[in-house]
Amino acid sequence: MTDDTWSPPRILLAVDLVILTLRETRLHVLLVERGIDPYRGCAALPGGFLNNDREGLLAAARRELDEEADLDATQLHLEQLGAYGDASRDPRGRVVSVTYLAIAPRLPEPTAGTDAARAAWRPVDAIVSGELPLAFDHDVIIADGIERARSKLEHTPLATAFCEPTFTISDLQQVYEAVWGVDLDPRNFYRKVQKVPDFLLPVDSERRVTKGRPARLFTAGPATTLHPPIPRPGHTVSRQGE
Amino acid sequence: MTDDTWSPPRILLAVDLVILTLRETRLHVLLVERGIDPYRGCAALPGGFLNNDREGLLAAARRELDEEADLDATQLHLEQLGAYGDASRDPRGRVVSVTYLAIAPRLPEPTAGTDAARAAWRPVDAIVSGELPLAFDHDVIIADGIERARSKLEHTPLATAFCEPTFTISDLQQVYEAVWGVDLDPRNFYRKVQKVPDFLLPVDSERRVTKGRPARLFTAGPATTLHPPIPRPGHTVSRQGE
DNA sequence: ACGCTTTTTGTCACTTTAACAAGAAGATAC
DNA sequence: GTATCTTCTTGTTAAAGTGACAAAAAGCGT
Repeated sequence: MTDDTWSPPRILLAVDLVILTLRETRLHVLLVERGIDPYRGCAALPGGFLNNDREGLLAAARRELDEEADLDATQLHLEQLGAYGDASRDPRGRVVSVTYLAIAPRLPEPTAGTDAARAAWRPVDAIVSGELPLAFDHDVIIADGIERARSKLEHTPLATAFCEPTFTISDLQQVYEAVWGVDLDPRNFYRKVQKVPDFLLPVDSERRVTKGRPARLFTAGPATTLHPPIPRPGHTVSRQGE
Repeated sequence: MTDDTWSPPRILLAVDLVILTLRETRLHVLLVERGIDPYRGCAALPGGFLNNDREGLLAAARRELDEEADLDATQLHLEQLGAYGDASRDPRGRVVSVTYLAIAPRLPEPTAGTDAARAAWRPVDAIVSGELPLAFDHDVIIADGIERARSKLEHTPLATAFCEPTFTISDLQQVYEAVWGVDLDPRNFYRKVQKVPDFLLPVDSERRVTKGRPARLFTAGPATTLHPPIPRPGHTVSRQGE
């Protein structure tokens, strides 16, 4: 079947990043404007090819995060999303893209004067609705990234990655509301998240003030999974009667 | 930074499969004995390189499933697990492996006389405990695959992929017990899975008989996620009192 | 018919949840 | 300085869900 002289095809390997953040209570993703063909001038995910054949995938993701978004990977949540390798996804030839999902706390506009100058935060609604066309299959990748984030909010402390090192419970609630696109009762949310062991650690004697009563501050605890989980509402629970 | 003549490195791209099934109430994974160096004679995941640069990743996974395991991909659950691309994982050079998780119903030993002859089902315990050494980083990949399956059992109808087209609720319970490594109460399990909308569809007027009372048969329903989920026990829920 | 096994239905104390009321702690207006 | 506004925090309560176990049902073998 496979004769001994056959040698497997060599592939171009790209790393692309879905970087999510919250801005004004809405979920945003970082996009760059492509400077070269194909899809020149089109919006696309930040990313690029491996630097050399010694660079690991995660290392490449961290490098792109720094180069294209001016973000420090050691401060962010960064996890692999998946590999996208349809034969026809890139007109230049066979490119397989390994994608990573990054979560960043509230951030200013990408710094001008850096390589990140071409980058801008875009509300995700505009992308999933198809208003803003994207290069390659990047719309699918973003949709997968959002779904990953939505799902992990239920069972992991991922929401804290959207927050500053210390945060209030209503900060956290805004994350859940923005990512899930729902409204939650602040009073039940307040107790529910605190009841999860090792999810939140209180930062004693610190309070943040805005308008109303000052709120307690918390830090992310050591939990890696939430027990019990924070269930996503509306997601059709059991109907009774009918 | 990147000068115009620079061209990105070309990479060897492999596809590897974690194929799980239940045999005698224990979880097994399909392994092959490597016929070539490196790791000749060592146990490894079935897999191989892309056939040509027109073959999609999923297509390659399906092909390997057929060639190396003699399994029909259209009958199986098959999903991407992840990309493994540490620079040092393959001594031959830079190989990035895109892995897939497949779930198969109870199956006979791999058919002799086919390309799958070198393949054999191995209990996963022997692998996670390190008794049975594996080629490359395949032990890590298997561990990730098992964890994926364990987790998806809670929130998706994945367990039905371990079963025949029609199955009883205690068949289903055996899947949960084997994959999670726990004991479940048959009576509570019986009602819990039936309460989840669209998880199980009863097959009327059919019953399977073994020893005791004949059991109702079911088919997998249209649900893609389970609401409410089937929670994994022991996983440290809230402690009260203390 | 009797006992054996497995499936299916019942029951009940207990916990968790959602919905809403109300109190607490500041800032601001008057 | 007191009233009012806002937001955070604690209480309360009816309803729903959960886990543990009893018991009935439906076959098979003797």
